[in-house]
Amino acid sequence: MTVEPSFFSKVYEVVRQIPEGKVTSYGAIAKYLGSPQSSRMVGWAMNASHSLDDVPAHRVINRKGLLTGKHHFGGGTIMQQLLENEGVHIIEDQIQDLEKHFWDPVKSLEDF
DNA sequence: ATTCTGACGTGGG
DNA sequence: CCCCACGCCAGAA
Repeated sequence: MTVEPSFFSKVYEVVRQIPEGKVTSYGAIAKYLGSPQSSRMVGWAMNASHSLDDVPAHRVINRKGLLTGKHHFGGGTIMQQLLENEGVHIIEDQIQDLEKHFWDPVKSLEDF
């Protein structure tokens, strides 16, 4: 019996494809998964991503480019540090040049 | 079974 | 851009 990849698993795969110095939004991932309105579930999946080392959740932010999930990285500026380390400029938990660093799975993995 | 919450997004004002 | 309200699905209590 075929085990369909759960919503969670798909999210992890996509996030894993995110190149360094790039960021994406929950909605973009949700849309790629076929449920553009289930953006919340993407965030929810990320919540479980803490058990995974291959899921750079720090590269996933909301559509505003705000590090909404930074509190889940330890409560400090961990998330910001990680992104800046990859060349992403961040001010006040807000990503600068979001469009420039934005990585859309639908565009990059459209045939994936 | 119900109820609530949640790292969001969209639409209207 | 801001603010408010609704929807969306999955999991926990």
